[in-house]
Amino acid sequence: MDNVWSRPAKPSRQTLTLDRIVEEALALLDEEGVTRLTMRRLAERLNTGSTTLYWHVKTKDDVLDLALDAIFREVRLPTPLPPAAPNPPGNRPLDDRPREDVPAETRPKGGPVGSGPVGVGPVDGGWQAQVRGLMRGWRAALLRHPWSATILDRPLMGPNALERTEFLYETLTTAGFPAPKAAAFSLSNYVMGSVIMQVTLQDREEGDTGAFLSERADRYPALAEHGLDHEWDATFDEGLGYLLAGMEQARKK
Amino acid sequence: MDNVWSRPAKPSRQTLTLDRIVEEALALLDEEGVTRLTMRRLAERLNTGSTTLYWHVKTKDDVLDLALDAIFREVRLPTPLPPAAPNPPGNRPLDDRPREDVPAETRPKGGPVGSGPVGVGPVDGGWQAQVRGLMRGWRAALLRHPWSATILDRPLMGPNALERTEFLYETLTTAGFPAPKAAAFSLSNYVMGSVIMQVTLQDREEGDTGAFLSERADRYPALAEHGLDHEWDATFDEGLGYLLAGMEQARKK
DNA sequence: CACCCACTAGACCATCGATCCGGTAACCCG
DNA sequence: CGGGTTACCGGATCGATGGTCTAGTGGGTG
Repeated sequence: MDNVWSRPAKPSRQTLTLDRIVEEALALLDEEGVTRLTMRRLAERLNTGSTTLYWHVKTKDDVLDLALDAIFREVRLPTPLPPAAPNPPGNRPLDDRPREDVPAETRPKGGPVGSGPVGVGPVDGGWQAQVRGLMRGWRAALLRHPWSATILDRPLMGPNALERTEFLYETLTTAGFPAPKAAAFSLSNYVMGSVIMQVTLQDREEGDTGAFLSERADRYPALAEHGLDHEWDATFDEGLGYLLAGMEQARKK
Repeated sequence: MDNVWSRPAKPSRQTLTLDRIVEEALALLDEEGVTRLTMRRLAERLNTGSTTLYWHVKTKDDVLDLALDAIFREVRLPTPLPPAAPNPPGNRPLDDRPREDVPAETRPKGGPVGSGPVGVGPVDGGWQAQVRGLMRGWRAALLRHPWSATILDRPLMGPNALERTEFLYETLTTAGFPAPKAAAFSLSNYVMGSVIMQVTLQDREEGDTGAFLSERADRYPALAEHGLDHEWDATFDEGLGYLLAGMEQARKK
């Protein structure tokens, strides 16, 4: 494996840092989307040449990996893990202060997204509530940066993502799952899939897919009847409920 | 919305057809992966110029959309729907003869993939078995073409994909779900997410991510202990079981 | 004061998706 | 039968991209 996380970070002396690059990449992605992120444009925003970026970063994919992991920093853990060894630059794991100042709505273009349950704070009341809180926050963070959906096909091996996955494993183990692998896997799959599907479907103009399906109502009657314009938040919660209920059932045995 | 499916198909007179383009694109993707699919290379394999392709297709994304939908043709429906109106060229919905001749293992590079439950034939025994069969076949088809994982962030609006989604809706409705939207949504999410995650994680060399996590066992003890090298098929089935159990529980009420 | 190393950047390369523009062969209509 | 329209093909080319080569520059250290 060869990615940003496994390579040792080169020390920086000042001026342009990895942190600034990632920060600006995030801004660029949020404002213009993933297709408009080019090394030249990113360099321009940083008042430097594109070549310079390659001193701090090996490939463009590194930038994307770093930006993607930075998203996970916004996901607050119900009960934070004790901090451990220092981290590579540009990816300190979870700010000291809660990121409550991050606006819940930073969607550049389309309609409201993730307008419902945003990453919640500490939660008590059983493992289901904890997991639900984490998954909601996870989803909300990704939806706040819709470009992430295009990028979720790469390994989530950054410190921030790993820390949250670790927390998920711990929670499930504590809850009594002897082998939490399948459970954690299912939950991650569900969140990723739902984000991708939602972004995909609502990125086109509203009602467009509806019209598309209505024209083909003869061939796809059930689809045309129910439509694809979900109430996203409620639907997500409902499906998550199915998953959690099934897990609880298996846990009791 | 502007994609291949909504534009009227131009009639072809012979020689190079959309079907041949899609067929060759599929072969190219299977052999060399998504990054090596370029219009020039595709044209070369078809003994033509890259420009010619643009007469049959508007953009490269069209080729990808068509190829992705072609995958779904391999997913056999437990009980086929009655055929309806004619379809746009290059995407006849489901061959007449079952595609049993498609090799279950067409993986170009890495280790075995989707080696377990392949798309099964007709299934009786309740809605759960039907849905499970459909989802297994869905997953197996995508895993047979790992490049699809990179592309799943685009709308699945092709006739083959729609037909299968329609079938899912019908099955759920028949099973007694008054509003099958959330259920169908959850199932699709789960399959897509699991495919993406599996392809992502096993595309790197085996054990590599394991070593990566082992080195950081102090910070991520639970992750390092359970590892990420899943027994993919079993894990998928287990998670699917959770989902189905939760859905059944909600259905009974 | 000399040197070195972190850091910057202009020019450049191969390649890509897509288009311009000039063809050619089959078919339709008078 | 013959002129023209339509369906189709492709070489050359455009603008943009990711990434490298090479030549610097400036501050800190010995």
